[in-house]
Amino acid sequence: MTHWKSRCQRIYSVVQAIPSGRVASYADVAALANLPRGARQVGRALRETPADLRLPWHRVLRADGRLAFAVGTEAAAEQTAQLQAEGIPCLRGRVDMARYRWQPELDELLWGPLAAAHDQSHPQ
DNA sequence: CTGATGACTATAG
DNA sequence: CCTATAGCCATCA
Repeated sequence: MTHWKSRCQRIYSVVQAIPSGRVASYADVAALANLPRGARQVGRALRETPADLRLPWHRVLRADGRLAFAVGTEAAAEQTAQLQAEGIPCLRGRVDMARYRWQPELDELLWGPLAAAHDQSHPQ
């Protein structure tokens, strides 16, 4: 089946999993939700997110780091504020993806269970 | 079925 | 930096 609703569930789960201080692109979220070419679907899902669900939608940006909303719009202002509130600089509607992009595997390596052993054998 | 529409993306110029 | 174009894919008139 894999209906729209279940896809939304997966999309929302992935977005919910983005750590504070990190961002992801629509394509990233789609890939992690098992929707390889579903970037547009991610956008649609976020657009239709129920209000009671408190989703960190502001951590989802375009692939090049620009906001999905035009600078000057209320949504862009809110998104910018939320990002900066968690330490992510957003200038001219843009975020440095190279620096703030969420990379689950890398995070696991650096901060996960393996990190301790890795740190011991590899200080600094 | 067809064409239009998006909180998208990659590539060119 | 920008715009233009062509893919993309679910949904809707």
